[in-house]
Formats: sequence, C-alpha cells, structure tokens
Amino acid sequence: MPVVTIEQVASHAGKEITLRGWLYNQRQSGKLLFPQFRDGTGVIQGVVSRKESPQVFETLAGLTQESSVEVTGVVRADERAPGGHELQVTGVTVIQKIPEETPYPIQLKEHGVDFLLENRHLWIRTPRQAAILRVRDQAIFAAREFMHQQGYVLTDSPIFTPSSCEGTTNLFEVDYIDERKAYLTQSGQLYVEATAAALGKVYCFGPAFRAERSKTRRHLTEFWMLEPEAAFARIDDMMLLAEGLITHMIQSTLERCPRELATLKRDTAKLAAVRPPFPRISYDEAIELLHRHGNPTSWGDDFGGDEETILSSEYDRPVIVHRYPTAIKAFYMQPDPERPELALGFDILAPEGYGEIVGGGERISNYELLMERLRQNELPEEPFRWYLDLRRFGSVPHAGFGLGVERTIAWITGAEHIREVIPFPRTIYRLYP
RNA sequence: UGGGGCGUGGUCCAAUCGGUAGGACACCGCACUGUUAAUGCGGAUGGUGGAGGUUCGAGUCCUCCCGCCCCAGCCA
Repeated sequence: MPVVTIEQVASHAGKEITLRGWLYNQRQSGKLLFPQFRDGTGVIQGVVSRKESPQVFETLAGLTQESSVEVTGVVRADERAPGGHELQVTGVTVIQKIPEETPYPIQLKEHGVDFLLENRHLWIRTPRQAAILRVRDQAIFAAREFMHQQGYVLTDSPIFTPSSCEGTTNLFEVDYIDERKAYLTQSGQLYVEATAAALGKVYCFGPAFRAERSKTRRHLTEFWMLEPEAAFARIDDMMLLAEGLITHMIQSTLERCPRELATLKRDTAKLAAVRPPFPRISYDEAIELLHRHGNPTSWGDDFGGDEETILSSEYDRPVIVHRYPTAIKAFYMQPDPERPELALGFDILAPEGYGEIVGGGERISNYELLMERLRQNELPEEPFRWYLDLRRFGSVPHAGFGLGVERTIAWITGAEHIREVIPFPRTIYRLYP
C-alpha cells in the first residue's frame, strides 16, 4: 500500500492508498461519517459507511479531534468534498487517541489572541497558520535563490557580539564565559562589510535581536534579516538589488504557493502588480508630497507610521525613499558629496500599510570620517577597532541593505500581525512557548 | 518609555442602577445516507486574575498588585 501525502492524492484517484496524520474534524450524518484528515500538506475528507465498514466506522466515530491515525482508503474525485477529492476509508489504525477528558484545546471556532499565542505550539496546526509558514519557507527560499543567482555569497554574521552595531537601540546582554558580557546582535551588517572586502558580494541571513520596548504589530524582539553587502557598490546598485530581491520573493511565492495564498484569502492581484521599477523619491520630494497631503512634517524630521502610510498609499508597489538627512540616519552612512547634509541611504516602504521593509545605503569608507562619526555618536572605539581596520587596509566604496523578513512575509500573506508569520514569536511580554 | 483598553466555566461572550452569575461552543449520549465551523434533542463538568477596602449586599464602585492587548516612540 503506497503511503502518500494529501497534496499528492489527486494523482492517485481510483487507487487505494495510506495516509498518516491527524483527525482534523469529523461530522456524522446518520450511517455516514465524514472524518477530515490533515497531514501537514493539506486536509482531505474521508467518508465511511456504517453498513459497509462497521469496524472502521466505530473506531473513527469514537476518535477525538487531533488524535493521530494511519488511514487506508480509496481516493475518489467528488465535487461534494472540499478539495475535490475524498477518501473512501477502508482501514484505520489509531496511533494515539486524545482522551475525552482532556480534549484538544484549539477549536475550529474563534479564539482570542492571548489564548492562541499561549498555545502557539498547537495553533500552527490550523490551516491558516500552516499556510503562512509555508509561504514563509517559499519566500525565504526565493530570497536565497535570488541572492545566489546574483553571485552573492552567504557569509553569516555572529549572534554574540562584543558591542552595539548602531549604538542607538537597546541590546540584550548575556553572560559570556568568565564574567564577560556579550550582546545579541541587532544586525549582521558590520560583519558583512568585512566579508564583502574578502569575497566581493556577500550577504548574511539570520536572527536579529532588539531589546526595545516596541509593542506594535510590526515589531518582535527576535526577528530575521537578510543583509547583502557589496564592495564597490553604490546606492543605486543596492536599490536595484533590493527591487529585484523583493520582486523575486513576491513572484515566486505567487507562482509556487497559490493554494496557500488562497487559504489566506490574499488579494493576489495586488501582489502581481509588484514589478520593477519601483518608484524612487528623494527625502526632499517625500516632504513636499507630505505637505501636499496636509502632513506637517518639517525637513529634518524622521517619518513615523502616519507619514509612511501617506507615502506608500501613493503607489501600487513598494516605494523607495532615498537621501535622508544625515542627522537621522546611522553613524556609518556615507554623506552625499553634492549635499553633505544628506546621507546616501534609502528605505523601502511596503504597500498596504506594512511599513518599512528595507533600510540601507552606502557606508563611510574614509577612516577619518568614520572616526569622527563614532566620536559624535559617543561610541567606544575599542570594539570597533576591527571595523575601522576595514578603512585602513584597502578601503573601497561599498553599500548594502537589510531586509526585514517578517515584515516582508506579513505583507505577502496579508497577516494582520507580524507575530503570525514566525513559528514562535518573541515579543516584549511573551517568551512562551 | 508615554497614552488608552481588557481580564467572567476548557474556549468565545452576556449579566440594566450595586441585588439569585447565564448562554453558546467544546466534551458525552441519542437521531439523521452527502456533511462543509453540519443540524436537532438530551446530559455531565465547571468561572468573576490576586490582595485589601466601601456596603445589608460587589463581576459591577475605590486602592494596590499581576497578566495581556492596542496606539505612539524606536526601528526591520
């Protein structure tokens, strides 16, 4: 008896097969039983007649939701079944029955956020959550595929770091060996600047940690970033790369996850519109645009949620905002030679209110200027010695960016909250499960 | 870190002015040969986040604590 997955059943129509999985739900109608099985690849409805298979009927009828089973049956195309195919069950082996006294806690009805997050380890079994995690897998796969195609080498950055990367946000401090302190990285960028000088075009992909007390739907304390860095690259090269990366993530998800996006009821027309070129506007132009919309932000201010919403709602695809005032950007940003008060940096704002998904730009390659910026930002010199070395030994212009994986996936899936798009979200007040 | 809000059976909610804490779902049983979060009837279980206060009487009012959510800030 071939063991197949539910996503493969269509190609076994008319044949007897075996499925391994869980009892997702069950309905009874007189002498007919409609168990629904899931195995991680999908859900299929079974049908059992009491008259024809009394033993199988009794076994399944006594089973509780999410009990684990191995079922055998004949695959039949049937329009009445969700998914178009159903399983005429001929045999069932119970692997574990959940006792009636302690039923499975997640119902197919509505639940509150707190309860679901407290039961995240079980919540991920529901079709919507499983679909999100599959889209996450596809989007990440596509991102790495694209980077590889573009000739970028994966050189991951360390998680333990001796100090802050940007010095602005709060870091998680951990005990290291022998009473030393280490910090969880908030960005791998500084390290890919080093590997870029070694390998040319590189990127890192990994978690980043921020001890900020951010409590919005766009923030996690632990999240994933993809950070490319390339020697000799300029700001325009990076805008082009980011545009290509985002487009590839979107288009290949559309192509390879149509079922998941349908489960999520995502409006795919909005995603299909995401093609290069993305609109590019300067910070100056963005300020003008805001003023035309009656927003009072004055030149020199950074943009908040309201401003991002106004800017991104002008376009049907992500918008790139470039050349922000140096004062509101990180210490390592290269000033624009034509207007030193501006930094050669850019952000990409996702449509539909998903906010900033990319931030990047050119880095300072001059030793003296970088030293000056470290002092201005009151950062210690010692932990950055190696970083300064990069400006002493064959310094070249270079640029890169960071892409927030969860924000991007929240946008692709249409998730209300970023915490739904990572298997086990970590937020300021939640460390369980 | 500021501002706002919410904690009631396992879950989702209701409870008028301070006056007997209730329903639905889940679970169990019965009925139903095409159900789609099935439906109908019946059953058992079980709760006001915690401490104190006001009151004849507190889910409801007051104080403190705990937990969580939303918005802003910071950022990806």
